[in-house]
Amino acid sequence: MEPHVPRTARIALNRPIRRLFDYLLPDHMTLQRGQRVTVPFGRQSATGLVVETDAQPPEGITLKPVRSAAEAWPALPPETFRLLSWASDYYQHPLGECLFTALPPALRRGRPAVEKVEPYWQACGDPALLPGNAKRQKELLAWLKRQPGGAGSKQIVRAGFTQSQIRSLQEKELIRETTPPSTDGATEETRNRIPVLSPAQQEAADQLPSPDDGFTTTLLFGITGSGKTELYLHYLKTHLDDNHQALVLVPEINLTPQTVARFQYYFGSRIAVWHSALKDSERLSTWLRIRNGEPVILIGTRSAVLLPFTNLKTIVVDEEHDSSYKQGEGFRYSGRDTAIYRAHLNNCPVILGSATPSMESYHNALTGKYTLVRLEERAGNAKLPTIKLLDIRSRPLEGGLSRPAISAIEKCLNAGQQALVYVNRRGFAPIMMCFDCGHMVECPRCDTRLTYHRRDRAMRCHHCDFQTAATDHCPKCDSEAFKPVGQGTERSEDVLAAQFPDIPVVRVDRDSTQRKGSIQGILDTVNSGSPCILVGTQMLAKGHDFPNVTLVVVVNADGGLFSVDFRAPEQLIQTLLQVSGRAGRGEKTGEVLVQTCHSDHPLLRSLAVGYYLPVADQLLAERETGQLPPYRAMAILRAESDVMSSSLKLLDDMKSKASDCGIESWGPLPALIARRADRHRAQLIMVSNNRVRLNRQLALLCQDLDLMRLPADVKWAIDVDPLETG
DNA sequence: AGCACGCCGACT
DNA sequence: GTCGGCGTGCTC
Repeated sequence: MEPHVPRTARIALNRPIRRLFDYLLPDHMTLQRGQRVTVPFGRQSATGLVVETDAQPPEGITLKPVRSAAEAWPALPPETFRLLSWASDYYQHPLGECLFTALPPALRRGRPAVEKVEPYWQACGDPALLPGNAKRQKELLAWLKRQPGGAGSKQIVRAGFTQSQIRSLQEKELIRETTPPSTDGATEETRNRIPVLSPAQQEAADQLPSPDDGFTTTLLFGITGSGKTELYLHYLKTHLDDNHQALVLVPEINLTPQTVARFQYYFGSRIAVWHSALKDSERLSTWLRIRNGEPVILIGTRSAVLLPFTNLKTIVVDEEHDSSYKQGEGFRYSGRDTAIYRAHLNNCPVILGSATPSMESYHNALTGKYTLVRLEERAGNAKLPTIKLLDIRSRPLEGGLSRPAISAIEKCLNAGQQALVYVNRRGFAPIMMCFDCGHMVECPRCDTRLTYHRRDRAMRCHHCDFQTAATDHCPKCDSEAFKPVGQGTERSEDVLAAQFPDIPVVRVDRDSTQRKGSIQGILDTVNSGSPCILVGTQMLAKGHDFPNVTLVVVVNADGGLFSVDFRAPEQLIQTLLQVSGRAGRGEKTGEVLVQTCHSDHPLLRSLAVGYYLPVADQLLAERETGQLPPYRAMAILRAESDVMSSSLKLLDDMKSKASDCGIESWGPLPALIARRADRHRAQLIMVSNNRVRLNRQLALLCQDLDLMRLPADVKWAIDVDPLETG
């Protein structure tokens, strides 16, 4: 007799633990990888995902049985599962948490994988059958008869009827539940629509890969205003079959109703969206459409790359250089890089688009790993703006603006056009300083100064949630010579409003757009086309089309020139070019004025020529000299605790471990902002010219760290391919 | 992450 | 004498 071998399943749970748990399979239960199950865990019950079956369970542990399978099919299909396993390994994040980020919240919580469909009603009886006193029911029945194809419950309630009236009519069988009319009609209409390309766009389109070529990565370098979106649309129109799925990744800020409408114009109901503002029910519904293999073209932000596609044939990553593709905490994955790996798994093309490609992608294009396609002509008649450096050394400034800048704004407004003023800080002024005793107001919990917000007379920390009331006098010596120093959006807004009293000045930053829909109001003002001044931060630099903006003023470009972060110059140039790209998108040529104290800086000099790639070459050369990414792989081990010494101690220990394994490391050093919300932060930068070896050593490092008995207040995290090294 | 168990301070 | 503070340890 064969000894009876019990069947088991290895389960991942949504917990921050780098371990899996084995369970017995009850008789007749079969499970496959990716399936959702309910299991007992400690004295609670948890939702888990099957990782493998019949693995050798650890010895000396009595296994508990799986309670039930949530559904008979794997919530995570094989390719999605492989993608997440890869990401868990590559980014050194626990598999369970990685797998669960790919589930909508409802499924994470163990809810059934079915949509709550709203009942749809159709009239089917004679109102005369109702008793005379059932007046509202009669009215509802009559109303419903007038609705072609019936109406949904929500719609009925909105029309002024109640759920109980619906229920009564249903009991009397005067109305019956029906299926909502299908919306597929729109698809037919959109079938023959195809974007018309300019000759330059057509030339670029011809160089894009064919899906028949299998996995290829293409870097589409298209300058601002060259019409990359048209190209994506054209590509999808010409290369995607009716039954295929496609993914278009965009930064959060670019996912506007206008963008979606543009895609819908060409693809109708095939378009679905995925972003942070979706309700849980909408998430579940879209997730299910994708999981069911519907031929969806999904436009989404970072996490959309983890959706359970089963027939994915094309991936587009728009603005591939954008830092929002990298998750900054927890599961620190890059949406762009994960998209490339996914294309590899699917043997399908991926197109990375940008006017200012990342050094990583550009380097890959230069070495032939990616195909480089250039689109260096603006769509329509638009010309590239001219960029001028405006040296402001020893020039009087008003609200940060020099005389020539103000004159340029005046000239622009007088010509009936709009101006955009880019300030890289929100609030009124980044520092409040006493000119008698030199005191500056600092955050009590961070190593930073508080920013003065004049609108609500508050001093705020931009690194934690601390705020306090602003004072007129120095809080230390009570002097009245207590003044704001430096530039913020509020201050520029005030100065410009005083300077141009008859012109609307619109501020766009996190503070002014917090209210829902307020950004739409701002865009409406701008789109009206009449003269106005836009003042704002990063938010203005991305995505939006302002056809009547012909002048861009950059208040201060010097922040990124001398930063300790090796990516700062790249980010500065990208932001400057992106914000420059807002100028002159219509018929009129645009002008960009960059205020700086370093007009002879080589980086700014080459930027002023207006072409990105030569600057990128220059930046790449610096990266090569410093043996920095993309020439070497990088990961950061960060630690934080209640005292700096414990953070540094942990990293010191890890540094020697890393060096034993032949991994070079820099540091440990306190973080640029060493104390944040009363936590003392430090970091160890690890580099290697062998990505695979670095990955292997990181895995060992994590194992060690897991086994170490650390003081309770010490926390650590690994960031692979970090964007921020401050 | 949860949720237990555990060993020290202010209350009926 | 207990109720409860959150430190540390475990979950198949």
